[in-house]
Amino acid sequence: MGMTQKADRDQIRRQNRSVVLQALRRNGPQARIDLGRITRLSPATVTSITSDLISEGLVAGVEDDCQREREKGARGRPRSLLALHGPAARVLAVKLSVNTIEMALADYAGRLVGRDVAGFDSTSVTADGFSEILIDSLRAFIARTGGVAPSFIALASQGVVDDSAGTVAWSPAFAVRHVQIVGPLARAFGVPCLLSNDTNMIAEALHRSDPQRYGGTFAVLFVDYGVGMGLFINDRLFVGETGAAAEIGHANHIPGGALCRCGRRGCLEAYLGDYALLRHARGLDLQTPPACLPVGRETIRELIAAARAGDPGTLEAFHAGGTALGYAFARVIATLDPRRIVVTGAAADAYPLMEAAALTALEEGLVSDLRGSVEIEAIAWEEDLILRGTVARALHALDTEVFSETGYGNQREMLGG
Amino acid sequence: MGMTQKADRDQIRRQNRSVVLQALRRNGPQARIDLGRITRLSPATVTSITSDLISEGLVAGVEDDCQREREKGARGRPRSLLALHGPAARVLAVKLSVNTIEMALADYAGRLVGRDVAGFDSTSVTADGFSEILIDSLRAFIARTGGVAPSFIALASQGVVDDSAGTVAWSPAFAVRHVQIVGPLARAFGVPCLLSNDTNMIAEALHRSDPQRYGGTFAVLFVDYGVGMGLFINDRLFVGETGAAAEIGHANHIPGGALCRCGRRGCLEAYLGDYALLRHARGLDLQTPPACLPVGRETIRELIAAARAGDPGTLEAFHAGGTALGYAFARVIATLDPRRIVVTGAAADAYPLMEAAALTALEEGLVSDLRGSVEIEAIAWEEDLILRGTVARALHALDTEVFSETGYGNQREMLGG
DNA sequence: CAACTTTTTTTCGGACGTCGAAAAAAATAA
DNA sequence: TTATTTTTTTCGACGTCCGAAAAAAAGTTG
Repeated sequence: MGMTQKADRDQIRRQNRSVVLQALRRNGPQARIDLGRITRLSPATVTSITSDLISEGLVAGVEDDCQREREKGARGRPRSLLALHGPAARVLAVKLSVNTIEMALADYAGRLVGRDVAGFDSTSVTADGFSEILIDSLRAFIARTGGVAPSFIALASQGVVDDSAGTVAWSPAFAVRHVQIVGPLARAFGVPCLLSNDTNMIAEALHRSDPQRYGGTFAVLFVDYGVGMGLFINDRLFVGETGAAAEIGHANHIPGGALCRCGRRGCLEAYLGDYALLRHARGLDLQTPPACLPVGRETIRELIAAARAGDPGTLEAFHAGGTALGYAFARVIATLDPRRIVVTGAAADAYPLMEAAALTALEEGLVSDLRGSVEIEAIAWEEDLILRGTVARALHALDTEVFSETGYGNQREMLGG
Repeated sequence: MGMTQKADRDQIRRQNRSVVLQALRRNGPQARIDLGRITRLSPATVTSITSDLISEGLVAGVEDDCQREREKGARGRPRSLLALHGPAARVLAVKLSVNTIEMALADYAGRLVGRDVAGFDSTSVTADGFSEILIDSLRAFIARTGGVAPSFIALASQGVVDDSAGTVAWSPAFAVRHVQIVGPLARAFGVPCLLSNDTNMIAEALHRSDPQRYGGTFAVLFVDYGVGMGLFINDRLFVGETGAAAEIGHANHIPGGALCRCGRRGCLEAYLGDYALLRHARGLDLQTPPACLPVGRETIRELIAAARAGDPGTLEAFHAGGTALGYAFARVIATLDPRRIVVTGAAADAYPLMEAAALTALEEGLVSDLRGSVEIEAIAWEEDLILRGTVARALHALDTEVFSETGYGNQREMLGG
């Protein structure tokens, strides 16, 4: 607690195994000599570690491209490429949202083995009962994709997640609170199980896709039907003490301001959520209850179209949303001094409509000396980003926590190596 | 970048040396057997490491209390206590504020060797010129306290610090910006040099005083003439990408709100700073320029006295300040989900006057599900906390970064062992 | 086509750090 | 003086990394 832990011999090997696995995951198939350059381990050590990993079935040689890649006239012994061995393990990634369980299965090499969607009734499930529905859906999905048991399960859910309890504390996906997830799943499948906020998984996906650009300390603002935030701090996903960090949607923007879905006044979401934009666009009072507004999947797209067509009320709504967004930038920067802020989500396509107001608000909300050299960037929203991030996180957990453990040899057959 | 680093043998020894040094620093003089229990290292390893440290002059045996401590009737070979050896090194801690350079010198065992205050003219120093004044003051101070050169210098400054540049970007302590500190000092004294925000050093002091209580992720809100924040994330001081994290004083509280010293409207400080409280207590308009208000060292104390005497305007000012504080709590909790928030500073004595408003605001500003199990605590302000934290940080840096390096034997004489 | 060059991979021996077990040391108790 | 207890040190074993040398696997050259 607080003090650095002691180190011992085993730890060295664990860490270096993990470093080699991560190097292969990040850079694709590599020759041993290049693994040495990437990891700064000596060639001798690379040979030692990779021969362990090969005999454990986690890594395998690639015969395929060996000669094709070779430049003409290259002399010397040709490099033999090593790659993560797909069949070594499978990971199951799950995304929970309203009425929907989205599932993806990937092998250890990161190839997608299958994906599917199951439905459930968000309004009727109970806190204890949902896990059975979930387990059944996952079992059926696994059976359909070959019946190979996963080695790791990672889940992403809308709403507020309680890390230590392994529950969804509060979410639009469930009418009830404290929905049990991790415990029942880990028992049912007998494998490690990780539950996260969905927006965090966007940050994870970005980080894995380009660790240089999306690294250090950066924030993702997810502007969609609601507003979420994903946070990387010092190159690691940050979830806070209970897993509820980065819940900026219901952080206050203006004390006593617009009425929010959560019943409070002035939340950021009450200016940026789908219902908030619609409410403003229609010229309704800011205290109009969100439940009175007809929002759906199409809402945001329709609003963007209306604004592009020049509808003044809708433009004004995006302007107000942009102002709220800009103050959110200012507060995040003042608190965390990040390297980058990424805006995405269904409403990210509308960022050009909000940008001017957002930058003005940022200037009004933060002394310029504090703005550091932060870059603000809107990226087009892809629905798959969340599930991709969840897969990436599961694979990373295998690399660093499961397969870093030395002596995985016996389990090879079980996993289908 | 992003990927975990490789580990090797040297690193093990470095880490374990550092773990032993930290165990001695945190728990005071210890026998080898107890060091083994604390660090989870084997007795054999403890002997090996401590004998190195002793021969390098970093640790020394304590003959003194050996027998006094012994319980009557205790059998067996008596434990021989080891302690950090004071003369092994000295650290210099410096606090920069308006017109004032506060200095403290401590030995490696953490004992205060001397302290002093020097003055300078905040309004007239230049960005490049201040370092000379600083170096002269420090040289004179070192000469007065025995002339032993320090092994490490840590500085804390009011305002915004730029970590990578080693400058004070912007501060009430200087009329100019980007005041050079680290570079000139490191060159002049030839030792490592660390510059921090002063509020961060409060967090550091609390963490070192009780790592259990002030650990994990926690925030310190420093309410004084202005408002600052210090942040610990995952047991480590967090300063952001450029060192400007946790600058909550000029984060926006209410868009377009009260006029702040920085020229913007609605900053948290414009409701909680000394001038803000005074402005409100006197019933002045919120747009009254802060420069028009006669604030000084006594202001806060006088306001507290007036409020305790029942002055309605002053009570109302603290109420408004409390509301701003409560919204600040809400925003920090929503962003970081900390274990604890500590309120301190000259205005901390007034926390009872603000608490009711703060808790109401917290409730209005944050869904209860997000409140987690955060504890909010006001602690009485001690002026020395900042300098104590700066000393602690310097010593910790020696333990983990300088003396963890194996083979310090040759330098012993230089350092005065 | 055999000898040489180049590059990658493996093997070997040395160094070093941790650990468990045994020995040594330093006290009290009998 | 001898036994007991507790702490500290010593010793040998084991594991890991590394540098150097050897082996392997190609292309190049005469």
